[in-house]
Amino acid sequence: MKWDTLDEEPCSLSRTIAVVGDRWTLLILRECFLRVRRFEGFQSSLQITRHLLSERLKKLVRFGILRRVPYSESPKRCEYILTQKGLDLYPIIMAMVHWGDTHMGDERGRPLLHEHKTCGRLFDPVMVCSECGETLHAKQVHVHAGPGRRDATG
Amino acid sequence: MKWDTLDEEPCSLSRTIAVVGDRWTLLILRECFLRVRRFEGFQSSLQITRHLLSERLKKLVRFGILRRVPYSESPKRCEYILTQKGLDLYPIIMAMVHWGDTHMGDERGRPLLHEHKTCGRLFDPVMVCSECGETLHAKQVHVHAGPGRRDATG
DNA sequence: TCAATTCAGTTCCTTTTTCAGACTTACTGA
DNA sequence: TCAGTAAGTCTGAAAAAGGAACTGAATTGA
Repeated sequence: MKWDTLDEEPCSLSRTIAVVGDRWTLLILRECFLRVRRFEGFQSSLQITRHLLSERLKKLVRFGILRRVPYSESPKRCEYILTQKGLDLYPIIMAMVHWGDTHMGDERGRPLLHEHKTCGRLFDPVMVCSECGETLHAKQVHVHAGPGRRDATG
Repeated sequence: MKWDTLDEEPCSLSRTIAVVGDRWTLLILRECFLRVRRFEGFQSSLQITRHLLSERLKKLVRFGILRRVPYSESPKRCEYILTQKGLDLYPIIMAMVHWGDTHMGDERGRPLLHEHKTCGRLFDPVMVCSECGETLHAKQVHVHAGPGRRDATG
């Protein structure tokens, strides 16, 4: 497997993994969704080495997940803001949080609770079928090769 | 950050990352959902080194994602089968696939199409609120500290 | 019966990443 | 002028991943 061309594989999961498939990137995105925007902010809340943080932020900008927006001209300072492409990663993060809540919890209870402003209630994220609205389960899904691949896995 | 105790952090995302937060693990899980069960099967379809595959499978078994089930007594041979805990990872994989379909596609079209056996149609996974059923967007969600944490991030 | 093959790993050595922490550059404010 | 802040870069050591051959138990096939 060549990690540097993973984003060209005929598999949408591989392409996503090319972008967010490492620990630090996912944790950086968590901070983004918690409204952290600045280098020092990420660094101090994650205790990531500055070297890796710098590299990961560059990668996220390169892939169009974050936008580098100046907030001061002198000295030059920038914030990292989620683009729409980045905001669309929310279901991935929420699916992971929900799985953690369900299967990796301890006696202390959930670390975070999520409130849906639209309906005002505390909720869990649920994945449903876009066509019939029913909750999705792995065993009820059948996979077909699409136009982007008429042979392998993915 | 100490990766070896990530599963004890007061953050459900960290705990999930502790289990599935690396590239190979996610790709191995993709194969599991595509009905691959055996060592050689994973190895040949992923081109992962046998060493890493062995280690990752052990980790997935240790965390209760896969079960090691003998299918031959002599010679001793085992298959790796998803547990319910493992099957519950499906929304994470599907969320990643969907994001890849949406944002990392190329001119060839989607690599895979998904059919919901229950309704018989090709679908996309959609994440909704468990309480009101509306589609979730990052900006409509407010986060509160839960019992498992009355201070930090996650 | 004896060589070749299969499967599920393990071992060994090299290359690549990551880590920890100091250093740099460009300012600001006292 | 001196301390502090923000956003990085650099360096050397440690950890993880990659590549490929080896093991062991059994099976096939000539």
